[in-house]
Amino acid sequence: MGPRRTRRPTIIDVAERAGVSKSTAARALTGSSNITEETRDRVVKAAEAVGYERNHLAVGMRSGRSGMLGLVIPDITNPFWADVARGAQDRAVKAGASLLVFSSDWNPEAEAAHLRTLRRARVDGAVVNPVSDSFEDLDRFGLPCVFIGSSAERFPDVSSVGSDIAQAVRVGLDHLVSRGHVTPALILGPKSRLARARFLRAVHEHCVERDVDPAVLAIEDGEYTVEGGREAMKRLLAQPRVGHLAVFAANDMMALGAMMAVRDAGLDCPRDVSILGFDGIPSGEFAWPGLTTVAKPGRDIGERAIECLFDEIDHKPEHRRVYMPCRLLERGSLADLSAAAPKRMAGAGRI
Amino acid sequence: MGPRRTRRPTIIDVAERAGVSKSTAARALTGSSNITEETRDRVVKAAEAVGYERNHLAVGMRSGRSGMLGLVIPDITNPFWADVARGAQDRAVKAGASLLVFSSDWNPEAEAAHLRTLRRARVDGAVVNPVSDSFEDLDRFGLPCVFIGSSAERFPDVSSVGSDIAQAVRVGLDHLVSRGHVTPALILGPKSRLARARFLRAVHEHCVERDVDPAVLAIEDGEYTVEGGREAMKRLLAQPRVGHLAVFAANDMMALGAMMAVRDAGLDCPRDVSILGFDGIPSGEFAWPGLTTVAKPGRDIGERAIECLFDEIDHKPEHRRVYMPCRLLERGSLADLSAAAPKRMAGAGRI
DNA sequence: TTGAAAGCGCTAACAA
DNA sequence: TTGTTAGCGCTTTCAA
Repeated sequence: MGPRRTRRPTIIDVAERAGVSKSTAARALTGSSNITEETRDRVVKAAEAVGYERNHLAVGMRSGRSGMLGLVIPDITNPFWADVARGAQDRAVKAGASLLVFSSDWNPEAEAAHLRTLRRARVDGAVVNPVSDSFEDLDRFGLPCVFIGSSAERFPDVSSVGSDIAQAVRVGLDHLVSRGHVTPALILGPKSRLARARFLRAVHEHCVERDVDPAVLAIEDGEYTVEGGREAMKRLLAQPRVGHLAVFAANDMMALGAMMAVRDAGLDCPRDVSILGFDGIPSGEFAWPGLTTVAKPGRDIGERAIECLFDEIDHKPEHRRVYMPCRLLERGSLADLSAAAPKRMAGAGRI
Repeated sequence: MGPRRTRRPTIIDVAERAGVSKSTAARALTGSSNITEETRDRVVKAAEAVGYERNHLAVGMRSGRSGMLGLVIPDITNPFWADVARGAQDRAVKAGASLLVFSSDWNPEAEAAHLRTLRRARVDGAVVNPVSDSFEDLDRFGLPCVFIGSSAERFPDVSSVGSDIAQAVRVGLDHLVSRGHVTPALILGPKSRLARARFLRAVHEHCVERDVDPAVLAIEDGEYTVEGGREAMKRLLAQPRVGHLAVFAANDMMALGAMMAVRDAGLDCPRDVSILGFDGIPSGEFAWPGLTTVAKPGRDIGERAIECLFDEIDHKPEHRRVYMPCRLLERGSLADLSAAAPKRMAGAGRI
């Protein structure tokens, strides 16, 4: 690029050209009301003529509002978080703000460093998926802040936005039941994770409502990875069972891994095994069969988080805890047993 | 977050506490050499004590360097671009800079708007995947700038970083040949796209080297989407052929679509049809079979682009055109015909 | 080695 | 309605 490194025009250049004072020019350009239509015109024309462009650094310095927002997520490469970032981005742009994006890699130190950078950059606020356990780093942030995700529950006095796990689990289980899978096995994340507990609690509540003893559900744990799901499914398949096996995995990657394990065992999905995922990552679309899943509204979450952040910045802390609904994506990994066994009632589990 | 909205400490607070002047404090904190070890110590301690944090807005204003960089890509939700963004991010963070990320959605107007925003934000420079045809908007940017991608070729005097298409095609074709597929069919993008021409040229060169007449290669066009690939493959399958069909698709999405078409036709990949993709998107890993592909080094490209940008900013325009090598990801969508027909020579195409 | 003072570009309070 | 003035927090001459 041939960067024409000539000095960039300031408001003074505009003022001079329009034959008014600095402040009048500023008023005209910021859309203040105390100004003649005629002078405004003249100033605007002058601004265009010299190619004036407001210096946001200076504005931020004077007004205390930099017009920049921070976003700290685990990894922009992860499709869910990319979705969140996209939503946040669009919402910020819509409001004329810019987004500083950072990936923490689930590393509390990186997170702390990024928050420090954001503070120095004088962002007006930040949306964060907190990985740090300690309130320390996060409290120290000292700026308007909105959290994303389930781990945000550990911080009761920070606004947060996340997916509605309870609703998601209900949608998933309802769908499974409608296909005739009344007592699916579960593939869950490690016991240490908060998300696991929330998922499991929702399952239990749903079971109780349907008069199913949660204890009959087979459960296997694993890391939230393809390999974790594969191993868990292998163990599940090793258990004695009668007929069709249905599995609800707490995460699409695990579900995809489970699918591999089914193939490894010489079985067929969905003929022999039905698999339901949770997340809605695009990869699920291209698996064979396509992975039916409960999709988290990543983009909406990002958008909503930015909206909450604006409220936070404007001292309007109305909604402090937002749970966004998830929706079912039917893509073919579930067998339909409902026709084969019509009106099958709860309790007649097949595992 | 309980934002302790007390005034944030400035360098004056530090100076007072350390019993020195503003400028001495500044010198101590910026690592200037003209200062006693003892005073520096005192200032640093004072800074820590009051919790001082440099105001980058003010620094940027004074020094003309905001420490911020812009990144304008088509869509952060697209795995390749997310990869690029991640690389750029990491490299920027490593240098103590922050990244303002924007998605243009392949929309020239959005792109122009984002560039304007970046200029107002006083970023030190930007990495852009240009979608605008006209040099207008981009030239107008007037800041240090590095382009990413093949379309960057339209702008000869701007530094650019991209993948080495010629090398990628060579790697892909070599691999196909090593598996016994000497004259693969091609699924390419629309004729209007520059990338198509580059891809095709590379194929031709490779063919000539191997003494194969490029005219024998079957070619189908389509949009760079799953549906585009599916339709193209359908047409390919409708053509009369003998034996195994091998296809090199110019894009993973198309390759995935092609895979679907193979399944739709009741055929099996890789038994009846071999498919090679180009991009390396994660979805290819979970397709069945896994999609063998030539992967673009998205992360490296992002990293490298930021490095070039730094050079550009520092007026060190050394490398103006960087092509990063791609590598083959073998994941199972290619049949191995080399054993069945050992030492088969070029020209004995099977299409 | 340190301090005083100017000024980056802008906005906001106060005068006119 | 417009102009004048005083900074926002920092770096950077220029003197001391």
